[in-house]
Amino acid sequence: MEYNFRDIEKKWQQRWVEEKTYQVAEDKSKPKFYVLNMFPYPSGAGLHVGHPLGYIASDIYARFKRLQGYNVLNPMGYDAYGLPAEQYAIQTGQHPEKTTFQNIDRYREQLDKIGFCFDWNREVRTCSPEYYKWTQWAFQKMFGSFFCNKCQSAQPIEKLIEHFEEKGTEDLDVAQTENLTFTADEWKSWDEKKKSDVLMNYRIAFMGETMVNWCAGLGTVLANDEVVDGVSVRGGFPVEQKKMRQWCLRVSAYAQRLLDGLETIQWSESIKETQKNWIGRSEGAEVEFKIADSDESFTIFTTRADTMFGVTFMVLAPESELVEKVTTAEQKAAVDEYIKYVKGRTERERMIDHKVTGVFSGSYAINPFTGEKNPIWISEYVLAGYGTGAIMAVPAHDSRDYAFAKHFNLPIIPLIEGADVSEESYDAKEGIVTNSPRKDVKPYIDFSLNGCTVKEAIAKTKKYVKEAGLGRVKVNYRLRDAIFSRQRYWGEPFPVYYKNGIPTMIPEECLPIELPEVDKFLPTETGEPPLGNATVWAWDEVNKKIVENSKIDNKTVFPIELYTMPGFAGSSAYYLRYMDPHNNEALVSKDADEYWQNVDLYVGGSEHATGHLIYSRFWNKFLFDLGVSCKEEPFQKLINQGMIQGRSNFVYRIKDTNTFVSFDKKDGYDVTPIHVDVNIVSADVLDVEAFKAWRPEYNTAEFILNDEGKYICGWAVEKMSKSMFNVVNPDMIVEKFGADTLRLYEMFLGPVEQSKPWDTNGIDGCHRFLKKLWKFMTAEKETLSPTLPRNGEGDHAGSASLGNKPDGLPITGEMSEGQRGSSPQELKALHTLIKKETADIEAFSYNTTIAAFMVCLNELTKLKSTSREVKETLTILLAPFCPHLAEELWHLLGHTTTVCDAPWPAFNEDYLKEDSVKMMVAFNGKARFPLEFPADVSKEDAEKAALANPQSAKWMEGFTVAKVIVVPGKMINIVLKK
RNA sequence: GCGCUUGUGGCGGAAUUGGUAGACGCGCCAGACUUAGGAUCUGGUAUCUCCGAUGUGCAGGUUCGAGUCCUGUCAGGCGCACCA
Repeated sequence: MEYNFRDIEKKWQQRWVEEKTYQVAEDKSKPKFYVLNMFPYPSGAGLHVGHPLGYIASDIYARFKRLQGYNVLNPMGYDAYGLPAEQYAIQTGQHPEKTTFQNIDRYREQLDKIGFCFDWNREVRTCSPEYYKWTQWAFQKMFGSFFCNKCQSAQPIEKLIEHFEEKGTEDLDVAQTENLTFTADEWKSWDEKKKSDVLMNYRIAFMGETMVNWCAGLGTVLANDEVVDGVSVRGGFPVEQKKMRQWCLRVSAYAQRLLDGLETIQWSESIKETQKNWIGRSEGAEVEFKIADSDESFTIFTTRADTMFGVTFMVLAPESELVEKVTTAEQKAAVDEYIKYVKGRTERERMIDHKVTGVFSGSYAINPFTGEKNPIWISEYVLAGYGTGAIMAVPAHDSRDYAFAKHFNLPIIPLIEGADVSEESYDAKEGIVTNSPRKDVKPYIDFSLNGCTVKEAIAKTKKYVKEAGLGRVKVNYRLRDAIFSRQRYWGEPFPVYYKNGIPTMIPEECLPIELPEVDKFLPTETGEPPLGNATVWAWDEVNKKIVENSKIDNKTVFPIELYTMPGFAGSSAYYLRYMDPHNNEALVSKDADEYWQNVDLYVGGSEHATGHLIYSRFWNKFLFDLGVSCKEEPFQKLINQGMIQGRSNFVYRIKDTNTFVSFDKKDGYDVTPIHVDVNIVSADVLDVEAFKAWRPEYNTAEFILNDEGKYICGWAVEKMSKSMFNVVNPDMIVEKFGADTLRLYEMFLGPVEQSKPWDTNGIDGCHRFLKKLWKFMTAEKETLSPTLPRNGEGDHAGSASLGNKPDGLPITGEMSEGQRGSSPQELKALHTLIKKETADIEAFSYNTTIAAFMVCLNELTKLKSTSREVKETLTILLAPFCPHLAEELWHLLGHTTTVCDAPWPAFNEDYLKEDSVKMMVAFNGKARFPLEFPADVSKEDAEKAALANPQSAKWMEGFTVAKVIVVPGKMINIVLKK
């Protein structure tokens, strides 16, 4: 009987659907396990072999956990809102929903062929109103909240209003955009509009006038993580900084919790590090500097408080509001010219070349430690968005200040003993402080740092600054608030309308506000977002209701927010929705949330490190504060699957001809390498006829073949893309080898976390293995045909017995008479695999598991094993990797239930006991040789036996035994000394 | 510049707490069967001057023993980057 994977896979995929094998429900009698993949954006290109890598890895883990008796949630859905569908719509006029749904169908079809255990009953799509109702809802909750710094959590905004009414901003310690000061009386005197504006300073979702990344090419603003090297990630259009009114999320309020949370989750060190960098916590001090001959002062931020005595000038960011104040009449022209120059430079230019530029403002600041007047400069190397937008420059110990000082001939005062600053600055935070204060000048204040280490000096200065009222200790974060609105069509509409110019939330019971139909997807001519084109709005109905309820002129039409939400809105809490996807009353019910808790294993690419993985942690923390999510961190363990790169093939055309020369013959010709479709190349050998048929211009192509008469192609590793003809489609692999082979091979390729090029060349090995396995399992018909159940019990593998038998299959000594038991050798091979596979799957080391499986099968084939228990156990061990084949074998073994609910085999150490142990005798670190010993040998016996053996005794002559090391099951070491 | 990470045959990659480096697969070589095939099976395959010696990017160190631990160094990949 042949291994007919096509029939087997088709049959079982159907059965799984019919029998709802992968539908799960909360079951308090079983422990839960939540496995999740980052849901895909359904692009028009369909899946390539790289996509399923993570899905297969997590599918194996999910199946493994289910076999171990867990109630496993493994859902899938689509991140359906996004720019590509919209860009396509603009070009073709096709509604993005139409193309998105087509793409989703295609994805589903491709996914179904690979045999995943997803519970499709729980599918979510971010673009469906039932789903985005809760995205809108969460936004409203954020609007209605502020962040209390003291209790480090979100609180209802009403509490803040109470505070204002009682004491204004006194004793206020909350996350805010600007540091406002007002009294309770002032607050009470303000009208509704003013109050609304002030509250925006504190809301977690707020409307703010901020510098944004404006992308004219896409007609929208972008978040920081959507911009790389000054151009948009999507499309590569230039991005400029612009001040605009936008909705924002106060992600920065959660900076410390986002940082602390990293310690509690099992993510890779590199992703944690990336997030730490992105959050960018830096401890320092804010110090106030008075402007000479003025009542004004300003504050700078520094992490090097120890260098106060080395300040020789001050620098302001060109965008700083202080610039106007400090510019003197004589310098005005020069400053204006400089500001104009800076404004003319794009973000990209500023990033690429770090030119030393700047202008003197004409004013001086008084250094509170030395009393000296330090000139105030203006330069683009100081960023307006970080710290206070002003710095004290210490050229001796900061390379940027150093470059500036050298360029403009400003003094440099070294502060660390032995530091040579004649050529470059000494930036290291090490050494003994000197010149603080200098010995040649009269001390201005009674404070010295001389003789301290840098660390001590920083602490000492901070303490002094605080006590003397010169400033305060301050922690700064690089993390900025997320800009949450987009001027696009294909996204969630905001549940917001404008009442007399005041942004107002649409009542919760009216949610969701559905995305309206529009004729044109481009922004309107007036620059309004595409939603301005809407002719029929769900909003109209809602507006009517609001107007009726509020006793105002019922002809009033309030304008609705025309912006839409960004891509990360819908993907920030989808994992919660999977727990309870059909709930119309809540994002997730309390019961479901408490049962499933959070994601135990999250699998996805590392490219989301500073986007989705930050936003969803933020979002979840907010929902945690609200009491909606019972866990503070959404993803307990994260595995980043590597990228599958393409392996391109090349043919070599001899210049100005239509003749192609084989790779191994091409030296000596002047050739042009041309990408060739990898699908007409096999093991780097070109299918010449297929090549001729590939494109009309190659119809008449001629070939210079190698000595074996083959055309060998060259190859290179590149990104998998249509234009390089190196896209390998999983459907083709499934068609040729079967889903089980594809699954096995993708895992056998190497560690899941590692990026690697796709290379179809090795797939035969995996397919061969499955064929061998099939042959082995079906070799002796009588052992495979349905036999009497063992022990006279019913089908032992039924799910009912699962809870009662946590130890798994009864393996030995329970054979009914006439049936052959398993030999010790068979059991040893089997249990070696059980041990290895159980440990390896837990560690995501799938390639080694497969290797062990191959070894085990070889062993059992050699032993001509026909034991039923061997076959049953092997089938269960196969089930996570090759579910179709495992089901078929399980069925052939006479079971009527699915192999998914079989109990994972228990490992028994006894079968692995070695008869003997190898001994290494080492002396003087050089000579050694192996010698066999009984496994349970004692140290004394080992020594005796070594002396009894003529060969080892010879080695040991003239030496004394220093120590005997017994490594059970491994080796014995007798260390000799003279 | 800072941080993280990886360096092992012709190739992808194995190697528990330090314990016979190169599992497993691909490729290659030889053989068997053969309806002569890109099928199946068996054996071999790190390198060299093939007795024996050398081998995990390079140079040292600790140890009876190092791919593994320590120090330095080189190279690739990723992230952040005028963040004070």
